[in-house]
Amino acid sequence: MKFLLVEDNQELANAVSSRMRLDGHVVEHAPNLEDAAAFVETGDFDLILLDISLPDGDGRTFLKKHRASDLDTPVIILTARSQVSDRIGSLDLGADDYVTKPFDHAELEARCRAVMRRKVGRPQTVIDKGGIVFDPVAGHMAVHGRSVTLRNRELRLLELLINAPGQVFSKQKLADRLFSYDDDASENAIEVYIGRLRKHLEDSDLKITTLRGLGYRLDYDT
Amino acid sequence: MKFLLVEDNQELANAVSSRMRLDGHVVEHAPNLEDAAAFVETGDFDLILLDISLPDGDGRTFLKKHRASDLDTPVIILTARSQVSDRIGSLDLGADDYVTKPFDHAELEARCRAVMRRKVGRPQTVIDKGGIVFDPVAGHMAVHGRSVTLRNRELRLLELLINAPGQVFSKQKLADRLFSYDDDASENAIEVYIGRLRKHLEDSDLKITTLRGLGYRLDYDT
DNA sequence: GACAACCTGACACCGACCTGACACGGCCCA
DNA sequence: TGGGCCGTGTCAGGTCGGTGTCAGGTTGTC
Repeated sequence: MKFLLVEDNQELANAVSSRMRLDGHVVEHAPNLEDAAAFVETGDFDLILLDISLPDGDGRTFLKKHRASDLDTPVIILTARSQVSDRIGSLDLGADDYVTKPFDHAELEARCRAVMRRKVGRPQTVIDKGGIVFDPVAGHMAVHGRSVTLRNRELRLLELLINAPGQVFSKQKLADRLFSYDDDASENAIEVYIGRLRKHLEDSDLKITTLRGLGYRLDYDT
Repeated sequence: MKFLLVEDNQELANAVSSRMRLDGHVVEHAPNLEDAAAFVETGDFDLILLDISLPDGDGRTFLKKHRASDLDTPVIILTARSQVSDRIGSLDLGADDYVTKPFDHAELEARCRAVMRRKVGRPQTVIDKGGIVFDPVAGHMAVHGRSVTLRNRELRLLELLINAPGQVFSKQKLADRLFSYDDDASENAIEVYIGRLRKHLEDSDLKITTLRGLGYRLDYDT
């Protein structure tokens, strides 16, 4: 597979591309939009990894142009920002998925595989399982048709859990993914958010199980 | 397996490496970045355990160089508890996992196994043998379809035994793995846990055999 | 038969976890 | 600028379950 990585942070770019190469992929690296455009013209890529904030513009304008020119290469957005608002729009513009930094590589790889698997279809980030419909991009959830608006933190917590149902997440791990560098919250904060999220999921078939001393796990309750 | 341990705290290094050697691994110890670099040049390692704060620099610069030189040896970061930013940054730089100090050895071993498993490209954490399905990642087990939730200690004990069926573990060895240094439990605790685990395995084809004076062994009772 | 090793039901302790209440700060609007 | 609203994280008090110990019984070995 041939990937195009559009990312201005050199360190991160090296890390990602060396990792991808290990999997046998070919990776081209463009540090800005201009180079990215040049690459796209010349090469035929199977997947594009696109940073949003780039030195010479917004990744989304690139995405828009790309889609307008009728190219169907799948695009995964890399965004540093955790706020939902930043994601809105990118999927409408034709991105196939997004990953928020910091991400771990296992996750990125998984997303890449997933996107390429469903290469034919259109974006499919809305999850409809266990009696709930969850749209992480819109920050919206419906439990058996009843609409529920999640707040930012709850949303991201649910997103983490629902993307790996059945897997145990330690509080430590959840905290790392939920909070950014500078603000370190106590582990109690996680407990609180789990509690709040549980309340939202009350009438659904999703259940968050506590494994004492281990962490939390999302289960489908049927 | 051949490990490189980069860690300046001599005590910790000794503890870790002696533990690893018990499992039959070869461990080389580098107390600083310079030695580590020398080791990497000469030897071919299966896994690197890397401390972040070292006398002659930051472990991450080492990691960065390492990745830049296109080496695919898995790296697990050892980091002090408080520094969230350290951990996250290192994942971006291409670390495969991190463990926060103080860690217990059972956890470190589990992480090592997981990382190496992932590396080999065999995401097979689920063990399906002898009438049971055991998923250490989900903290879950099923005996002939009947679901059983294991507690923390039971889980780790089973994980130890099931990864080396037919091998005899002395009570001392099991205690070393299950408990960390500071909390020393009596050997009777092991007997209790063996008993509890046996109860869980009752209907399966797995059996824990007692070898009087020697220890315990997990057998497939086909 | 004596002794040690092991098993097991019962139990008390402690810490992980839950939760309602609250304080703080950012944001919007007047 | 000030006030109200909302999202967020902390805290304290309470609950509860995992955990290790103990005592008494059982099994194996010399």
